[in-house]
Amino acid sequence: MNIREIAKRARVSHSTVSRVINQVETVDPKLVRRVQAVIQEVGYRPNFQARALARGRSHTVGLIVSELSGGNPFFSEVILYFERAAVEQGYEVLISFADTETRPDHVAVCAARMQERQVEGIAALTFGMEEQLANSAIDVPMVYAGADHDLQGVRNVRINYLPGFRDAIKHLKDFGHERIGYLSGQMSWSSMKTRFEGFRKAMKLAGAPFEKELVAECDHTWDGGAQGISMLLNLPKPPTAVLCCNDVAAVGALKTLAARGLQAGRDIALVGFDDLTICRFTQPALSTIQFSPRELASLAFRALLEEIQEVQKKTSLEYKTRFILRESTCAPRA
Amino acid sequence: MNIREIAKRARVSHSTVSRVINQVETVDPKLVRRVQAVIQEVGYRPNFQARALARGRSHTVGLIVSELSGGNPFFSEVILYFERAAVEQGYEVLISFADTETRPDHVAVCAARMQERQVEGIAALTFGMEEQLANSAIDVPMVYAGADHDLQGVRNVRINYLPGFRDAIKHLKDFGHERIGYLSGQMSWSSMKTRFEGFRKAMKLAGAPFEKELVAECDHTWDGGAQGISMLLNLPKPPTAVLCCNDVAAVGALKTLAARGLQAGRDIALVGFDDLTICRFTQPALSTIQFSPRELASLAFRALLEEIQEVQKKTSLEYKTRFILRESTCAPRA
DNA sequence: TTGTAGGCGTTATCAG
DNA sequence: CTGATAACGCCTACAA
Repeated sequence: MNIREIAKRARVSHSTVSRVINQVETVDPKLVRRVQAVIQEVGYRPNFQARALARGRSHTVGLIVSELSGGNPFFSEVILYFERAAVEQGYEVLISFADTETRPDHVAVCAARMQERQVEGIAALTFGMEEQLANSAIDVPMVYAGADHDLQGVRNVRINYLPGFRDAIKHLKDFGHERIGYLSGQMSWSSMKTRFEGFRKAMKLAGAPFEKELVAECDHTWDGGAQGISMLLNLPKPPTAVLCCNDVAAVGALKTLAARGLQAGRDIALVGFDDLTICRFTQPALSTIQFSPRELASLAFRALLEEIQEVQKKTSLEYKTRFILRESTCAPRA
Repeated sequence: MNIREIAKRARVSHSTVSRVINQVETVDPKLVRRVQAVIQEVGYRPNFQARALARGRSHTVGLIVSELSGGNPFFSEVILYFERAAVEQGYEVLISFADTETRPDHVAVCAARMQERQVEGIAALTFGMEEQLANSAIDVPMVYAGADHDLQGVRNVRINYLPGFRDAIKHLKDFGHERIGYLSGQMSWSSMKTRFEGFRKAMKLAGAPFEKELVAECDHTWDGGAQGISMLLNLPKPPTAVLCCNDVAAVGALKTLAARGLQAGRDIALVGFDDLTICRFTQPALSTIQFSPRELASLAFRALLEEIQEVQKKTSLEYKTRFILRESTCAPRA
């Protein structure tokens, strides 16, 4: 069923049908009704692809996120809110999961696939794993989040790690902690490196001494966190407080602590990162540094839209983390 | 940059370029090289929309999942594995989150949008919230999962709840439990109704008496689980074991238990549903009934592909749940 | 206000 | 084996 068939049945030309569909005002109301009746009757829906082709606009944007096989809930929320924002503005979303772990060039492959689909813009929310994209010839607007250096021609949602880390560390220092450890993800992930740098910077600003042995580099996964905290606990002088690179790792750490008969918020202070919903439901509830997927997704989409529409006055793109106090911190223990 | 431009630069006709792109064997190797050189040089990529239009095939499928604002990790995994399966077969995926909670017709809206995009098929993995689709005029192959009654013309990944519930209940009865409760999601969600029915059936088969008061109907969310278990605990004679409609609710329940100084696996037996990664990291680790998003997604995509390709011999579509024993169960306590 | 003709970028059918 | 030519379904001047 196409526009010409409708035209035939409504005894008008197909351009008139086109006008009715596109709500052009100058059509005789009588014809409008006649055409709409036919459209209703046959349940006609315009072919989006043909329309996109003719108009030269696909009304589709691409979203690339990191594939995390373990199922990190963070990205599911990013996707949800990005999609919602897009649909609100009449855009459809093409999603790709970039396997950044085992195939560093996969991001570029995904982006290329999207370009073939004529997306009008791409948001690569892979937090630093988008370097590959810099070289690949993408000629649509792009938005990154948390890229470590500003790249030419792409907008970057800057992530200000400082407020969150600063307040978390202040909170711990107020408790009297001197040995503050950090459970990092692999530094090869640039998001992990950036978070770690945020931590170091905040430590320095707080006048807290940085001790290299108190940093454990593991996977930013449930299991990684479980292993990482072990490394820290096995130190001759283990830290009395630990900040984690994300909540998932922190939850893993909680597990190990429990297995050792320790409890966060009593025997050791533990702070996560992300503020996933689950933080409220761990035992004890996990204090964390908020990094809202929802805000991030909205921010990224808005920026992308501005690029696409070539809006001049662009909104400032900074996401500020903040510390969320719950129950997993405490004073250092003798 | 289009096929004609390439043709001009390679001094061939655009049909030849098309043949090269589509790897038609009968093209003079000399021309192939010439054309490919130009393609390389200008970084040309074919326009997918135009191609879809000309071929009459979009190579795109739709995936509709339930929007769960809290960020249920289950769906993120469904999306991930569905997308992966699709890309492997050369399909792109259009994703919609259906707001089944507040807008019952939203599923149909999503499906309609997808149809305009010429998807070749739609998988609606909303577990029973797809009734609205039955009426709406979708004329592409559809696949459901866990629809409660088989609908005409759509394939349904049947979910066999019995093995999981059966073994869980057997396990509990072996421990000596007589009062087995159930923490349900809202029965208006047909998936929740179906799970509940699976539970009842398994109870009956196990010869366990069904007591209505031991069933709490709440939200299948973290908070819902936290509240629901309270209702059960407040009963004059509370259950000694509780099965939950999903892991997220079970984790919520764990929180309430902890707040009351109770511990699953010691004071009460608790069993979840889904087998999210987090089950291994709760304290205690959550015994659960496995309902793998990965398998489900693959199964659904395979079925969709069979419909699209009109394959005759169709694979059987049944997903069998199974009980996973961890640490959250125990003998009933006096 | 309406209809005709041409084009969007590709594939597909035919002669040559 | 190659190259015109006509689709695919829609939009949009331009002409009537």
